[in-house]
Amino acid sequence: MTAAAREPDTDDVFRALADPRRRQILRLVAREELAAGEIAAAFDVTRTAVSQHLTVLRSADLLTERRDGTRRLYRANPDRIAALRTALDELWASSLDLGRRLVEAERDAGEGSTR
Amino acid sequence: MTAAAREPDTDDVFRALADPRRRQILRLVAREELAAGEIAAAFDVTRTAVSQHLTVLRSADLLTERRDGTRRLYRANPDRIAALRTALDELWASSLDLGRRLVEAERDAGEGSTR
DNA sequence: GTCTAACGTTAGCCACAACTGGCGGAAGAG
DNA sequence: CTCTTCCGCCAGTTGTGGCTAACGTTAGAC
Repeated sequence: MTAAAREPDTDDVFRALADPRRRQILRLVAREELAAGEIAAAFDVTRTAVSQHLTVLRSADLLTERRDGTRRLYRANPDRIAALRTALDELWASSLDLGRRLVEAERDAGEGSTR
Repeated sequence: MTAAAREPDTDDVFRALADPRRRQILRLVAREELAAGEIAAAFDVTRTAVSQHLTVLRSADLLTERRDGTRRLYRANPDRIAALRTALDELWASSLDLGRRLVEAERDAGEGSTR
């Protein structure tokens, strides 16, 4: 059975961050709001491509959008990064305390794990 | 060929973690070594597919491989996760701790922002 | 009203990533 | 030696993500 733990939130964030361009965009708007056009100007791909990246980032809730006339200002949402760090810890949840894990490794003889 | 001519950079790690299946694999071997076959048994894809996932994870240095006869035992490499957290911090370098960032946001008028 | 600027959206193309199936090599059992 | 198990590698197919180009929409200037 592959019901698999559903984690759309985490998955979206991971996938969004998997692209180098998107990470760069995120860096651009980490500290200041930038308009879509300004962001696009930082790359040599078309404005459309950047717009799609922005959509992906926004879907993952990594960006906040603010409209100012015809312009749309974007800014990174740090809360999401914090959430991602939590997700990383959860990924490692089975052995959160690393020190203990290493000790366990030394004497990995006894294990009562169910799978 | 020089040993380890390939140093897994941030991109590799992000891309490797972008796939839900790979994350699940990582969780499986977080605390105990598992053979490739055992890992494959946990999914309903073919053994080959899992083997390829393992290769990707190993390329990102997220796994360590140990051979025992015909079997190959895999285990997660926690150091890489730690490195990833560092990368996240760098991504967020301009506003590392949330508390301070929020305060900053409150008074972001102090910045050169003209709005 | 018209015109322009700044965006997002859609359709289609192309490259890559994930999958399946078949093959071959290495280690242990007989 | 043969036979089996365990596993990675290769070839081929399918699905998906990122790209461009053309179009639609909104807001402001005239």
